[in-house]
Amino acid sequence: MLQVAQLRTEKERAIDGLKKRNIAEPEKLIGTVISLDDERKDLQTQLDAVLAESNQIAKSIGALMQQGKKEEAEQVKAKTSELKQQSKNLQEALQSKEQALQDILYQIPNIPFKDVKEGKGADDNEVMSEHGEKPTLYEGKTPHWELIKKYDIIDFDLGVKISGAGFPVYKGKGARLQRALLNFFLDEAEKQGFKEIQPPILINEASGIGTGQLPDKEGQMYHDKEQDLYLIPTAEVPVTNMFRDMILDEQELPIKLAAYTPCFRKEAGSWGAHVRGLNRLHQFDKVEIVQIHLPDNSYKALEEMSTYVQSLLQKLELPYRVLRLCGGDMGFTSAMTYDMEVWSAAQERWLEVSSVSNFETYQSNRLKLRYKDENNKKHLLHTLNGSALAFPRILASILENNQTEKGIRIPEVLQPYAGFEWID
RNA sequence: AGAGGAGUGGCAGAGUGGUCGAUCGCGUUGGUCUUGAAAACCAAUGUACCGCGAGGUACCGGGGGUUCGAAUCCCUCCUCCUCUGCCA
Repeated sequence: MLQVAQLRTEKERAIDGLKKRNIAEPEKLIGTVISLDDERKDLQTQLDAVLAESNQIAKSIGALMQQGKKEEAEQVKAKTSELKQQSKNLQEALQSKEQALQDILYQIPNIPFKDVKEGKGADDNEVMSEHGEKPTLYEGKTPHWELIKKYDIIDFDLGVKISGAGFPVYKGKGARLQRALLNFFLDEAEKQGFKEIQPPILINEASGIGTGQLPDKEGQMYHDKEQDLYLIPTAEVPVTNMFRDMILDEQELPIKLAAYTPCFRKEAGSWGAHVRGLNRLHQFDKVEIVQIHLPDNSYKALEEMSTYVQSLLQKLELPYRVLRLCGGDMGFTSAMTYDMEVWSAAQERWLEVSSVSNFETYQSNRLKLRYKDENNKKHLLHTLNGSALAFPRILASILENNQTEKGIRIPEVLQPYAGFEWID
């Protein structure tokens, strides 16, 4: 959530930024926010005055009672009913004004960073760099959904039987490979200074609001209505919410955390030809990295996260490219995002395997995550996160890119983790 | 799951209807003293909102209620502790 103060002081930047996201009439939107906030302040001031008067009267009644002047006290009491009604009315007006302000603030996405380009959608993203050689495969190459059947390592039909579409069952070397990825990613993260976290994978409403999944993406999360808990769509939610309502000391920063969790997404309405096999699932595994930084350091940290994720892809010997998302394709809460896409050689298309973002203060404002500077002044921190990495598409591209007549070769770096060199 | 108890400022812990935003202590910060340090002593020390300021308002687990007035009384939810039961 953006801060009203920020919209007041940086109005021009906000308007330009929202234009990059193709928001209609940002001037009007921001104007509405500011006038709602002005009205809110006005109501607050009026209410405070009425309450101040009531408090005065209550005190004077107290004093009269102690002096035993009961009749005078009763007379003063008579005056309070009107004030009471007034304060009730003002309170209600204030509450609905605050609600209206919050509703509109929830609808405004983050302001893109200056380097982010304008654009309508995925086609307008900037390709920052491309790495590695796309492999030339043998004649009989097949997409991963054929390969997993051929070698019997992942079973979608069994998943349908047990749960439904989008819940694969990993078997034998398939399961073992998942475990290899998990350990590889967490070991690498630890070497890079990320502390390992195992968070809950069910979260409450306050956590969903804290990182911005609620109310915007309510329909994307599985929800247990009885307990009012949500299955996490990403470890970002529980891990970042560890810091909700916290004031950190500068010495504690930066905070760098890594967490492996299963992730659950309804993906309502997004099924189609492009989402066969492992390309899109309801349940998948991911290692997520989360950072909390001083505002001045956050963009340097974003670059470092990008470099780190790329190092994983290099070690896995996967050809990849780095995109900077344009305003129209960027997530609601992000100020700048890099997407990493790996080449999937049989599908002959790029698959997104990581998305690293700087949220600046957009999340920390909702989370009330702040730090104290040397003068004891409190300021919002910057939060960042990224996948490092999402398992299924990595697996898909490993299977497709490394297939040969005699089997699928496992990348060298994974061999010690997997305990085998070939799937054959 | 049942019975009982409890949730107050960084910590500890008073406060059961009226100058209580909250006693005292510890901690922290500043000062005095000292060659320096410790000790001692003095002072300051929650958060948010409104206001140029003086100042005002709200907050004693969350929400609601009673009352002229609530940390204090009532309802409800949450969390923790003890005992009993159940269970990976």
